[in-house]
Amino acid sequence: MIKQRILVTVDNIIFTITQDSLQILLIKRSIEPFKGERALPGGFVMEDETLQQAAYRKLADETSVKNAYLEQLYTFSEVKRDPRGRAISCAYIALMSRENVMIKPWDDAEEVKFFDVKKLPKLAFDHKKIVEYAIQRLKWKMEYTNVAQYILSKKFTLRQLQDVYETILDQQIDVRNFRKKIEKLGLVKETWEKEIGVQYRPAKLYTFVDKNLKIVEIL
Amino acid sequence: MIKQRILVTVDNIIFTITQDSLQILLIKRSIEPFKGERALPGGFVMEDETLQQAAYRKLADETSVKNAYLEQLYTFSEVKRDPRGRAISCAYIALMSRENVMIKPWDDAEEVKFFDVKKLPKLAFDHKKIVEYAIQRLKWKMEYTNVAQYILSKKFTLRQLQDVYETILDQQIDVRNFRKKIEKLGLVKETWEKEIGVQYRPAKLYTFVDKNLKIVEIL
DNA sequence: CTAATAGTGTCTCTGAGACACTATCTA
DNA sequence: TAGATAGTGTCTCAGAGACACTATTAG
Repeated sequence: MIKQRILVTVDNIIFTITQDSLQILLIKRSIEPFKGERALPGGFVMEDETLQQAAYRKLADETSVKNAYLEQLYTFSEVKRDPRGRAISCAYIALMSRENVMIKPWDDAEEVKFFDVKKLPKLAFDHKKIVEYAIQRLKWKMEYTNVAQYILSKKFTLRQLQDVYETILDQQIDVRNFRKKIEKLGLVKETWEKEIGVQYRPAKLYTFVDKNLKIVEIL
Repeated sequence: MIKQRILVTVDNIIFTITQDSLQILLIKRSIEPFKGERALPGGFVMEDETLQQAAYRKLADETSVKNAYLEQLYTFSEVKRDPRGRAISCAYIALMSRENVMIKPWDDAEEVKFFDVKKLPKLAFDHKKIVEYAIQRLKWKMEYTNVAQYILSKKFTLRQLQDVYETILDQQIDVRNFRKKIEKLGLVKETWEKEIGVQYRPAKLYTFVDKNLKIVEIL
């Protein structure tokens, strides 16, 4: 009765952060269409898994991280977005700390690597649009929730936390005011440890109090 | 090569507002499964239309409104959510002013009507969960954007605007502070008209300045 | 006039922003 | 000690919240 034939895929926008740049993971396509071009890692959804499970499965295919933060972004459905036929893509944002990531080789890609979001190559399909939307959502989440924890290591200095905000929001923040705000929100607590191996006054290490996503106005 | 068989549907959560209650449109299912139960209006996506277009088409099927505000909410994909087989549903939120709505009879439903969100009947499929999520999103949008305009008539009094906020957010707001905030945001402008037909001091009528969705902190 | 709602004045207190300052570490 | 970054004190000003007040209409 229903003759509908629409393929369902997931695509992951995997964010991580380095010194001073926000990065996403891209693969190089080894097959047509868009062979040789960069694209978001993703693939078809299986009939016995949810979209979220498919996104997790794909994430595990490409990286060593299994328990990353994952959030549905948007479902893209332009009729001509895939030249092979009608396909919609549910995009997922993943956040992980760089130290926890180990990139795996992947059967469908010649190369998998992180790119600075400010220096992205040309992307296959409608992935440019997807990435732009993901960055916008990420910025938003940074301002209004405690997602930052998922992109930082367990223990971190307040300076590192501020760097994450400054890098993702792409703006400078006053040190004093940032600390006042973070302290007042009660999102983090001090540990008794300090930074080691630095050639100046070592900073205290902090951890997040609440592991769950919380809505709070940070900036 | 790809043997995937997943059906793609859309469901609309159509919000409107009356005196003092937030309401959504529900149909009564005339066919199995869940025959006789209430459900969100929706249906299968066609191969030559986007999800948004499918949602608009369905909206036009059920109501007389053609240019309502429509926003993708989330794609629900639990494996067992539809007893007929694997189907995912992309849910859309629609907002409309009550005066513009005329409900049409619908071939797949014995009855179509608005229900107070605080007095919802049992819902088919996973629609209860979808509605809850939609209400949460709507509250959020009310606080941080100018969406209120899409659920009000073109011209309105500040009291009516405040009523919309109080009803949706389900909380009282101080009259003075609400007006100060709205004025400062510059979202609305006075017209030279006033309310008519009331038995007390008539209020000035206002309109929204910007027809597009804007992110601003209102409360 | 009264009843009813529209609409305003203003005080307090919190917190954002700016910016100069002090503290503590390594070498 | 110098050099570097961690971390703090404090002033100003905008705005959220509380609440009492005045204005304007119908009848």
